[in-house]
Amino acid sequence: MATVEFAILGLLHEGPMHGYELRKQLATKLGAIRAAIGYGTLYPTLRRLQAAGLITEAGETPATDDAVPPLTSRRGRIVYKITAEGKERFGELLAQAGPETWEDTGFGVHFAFFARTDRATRLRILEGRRRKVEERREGLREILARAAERMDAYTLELQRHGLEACEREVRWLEELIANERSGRPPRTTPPPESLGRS
Amino acid sequence: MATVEFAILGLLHEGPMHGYELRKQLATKLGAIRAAIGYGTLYPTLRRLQAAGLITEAGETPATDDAVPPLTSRRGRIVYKITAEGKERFGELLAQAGPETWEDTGFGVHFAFFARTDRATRLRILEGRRRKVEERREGLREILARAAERMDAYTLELQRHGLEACEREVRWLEELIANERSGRPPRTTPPPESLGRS
DNA sequence: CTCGCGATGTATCGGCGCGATACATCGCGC
DNA sequence: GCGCGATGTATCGCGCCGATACATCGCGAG
Repeated sequence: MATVEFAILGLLHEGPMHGYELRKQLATKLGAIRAAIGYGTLYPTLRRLQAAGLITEAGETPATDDAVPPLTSRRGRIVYKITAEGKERFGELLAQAGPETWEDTGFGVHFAFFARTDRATRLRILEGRRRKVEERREGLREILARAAERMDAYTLELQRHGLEACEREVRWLEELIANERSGRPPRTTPPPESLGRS
Repeated sequence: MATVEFAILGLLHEGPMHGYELRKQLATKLGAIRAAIGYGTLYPTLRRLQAAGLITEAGETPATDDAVPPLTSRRGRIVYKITAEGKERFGELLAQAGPETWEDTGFGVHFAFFARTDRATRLRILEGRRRKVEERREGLREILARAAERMDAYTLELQRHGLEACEREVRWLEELIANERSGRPPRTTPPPESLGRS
């Protein structure tokens, strides 16, 4: 299952939405891991999801809508909602912890829905991801240790930077895993800086 | 021009190679920025480059090869070499500093060939990249400042981690830019740790 | 000695994701 | 009244990816 389909299912799971709104929600929910999903991805995916029977069209805000339908917007907005099969499928996807959940993008998306993932699965995903990043880190160390002489200063610096990023992510994952094991939610005490002045 | 084509051109620029070898070289050169380019990407790209006249096939290690042709390997290895047009094109690509050179992947690949890029271009790319990452950082700060209440702890933590990565990259870029301006190559003094035990 | 297995090596196929592009309407301010 | 930015839906081509299929070579286990 593609990561985008998973994310859409997840958002639609907490209320109907039309494409444009969906895109914005995706941007804020996944802003940290992917640039922003474009319409060239969104609409075909919605089509696919609909064809698979996981979502359906719902005819524009049905209830809780007082008067004035003719002059506020009212255009070709297509509101999608998740179906029963969609919810079931989403549940299955939430529970899985395979190789794709360790991948860069896959991990990010699954992590974004961790609030609805059971703890055992969270731990398996976190550990799988850690393993993956550690392997990557070892690969970089290998290169840096064995091929450093043959490389120019810039290529070298790139590797160094990549290695540092790996090390940092492993530390982050370790912290999350420890938190997870001890039962408490992530980061009760946010780091004081890093939210400071713009 | 796709980033993969650029990278292949760059590697072939310093000597002929066959596909398999090319893949390994790419893995070490770009190991820090992309997983590893698969054959499903490599071979079609080589085809495209050849069709465009930027590379040609060269018939298996021509000279400096003593006896024993029949028993060492000798199979369908296809060695590619860059053409004159290919070199020219690569030079053009090296000199450009457009929006694609600020993108995640594009930036990484261009950075990997900075040793053959003139300083003015290096600076423009570095600054463009910094701007890009700063924008991304501001976006994340915005989200964190305005939508934090609506988000669960995990989504929040993801944003926080992403923001931190942005801040770190900006600092890194700033350092590189300063170095670049003062004329000396990057990182004369590598950080003592981060290469330690496996 | 032979058999299998991992490394070397080339290649294709389906499909996802992306950027560019095109349109249409709404509400706002100039 | 006119343009312009936000809202909104949609498509097309193509780059890139993972899975898969083959074929050969050298080496070590049995």
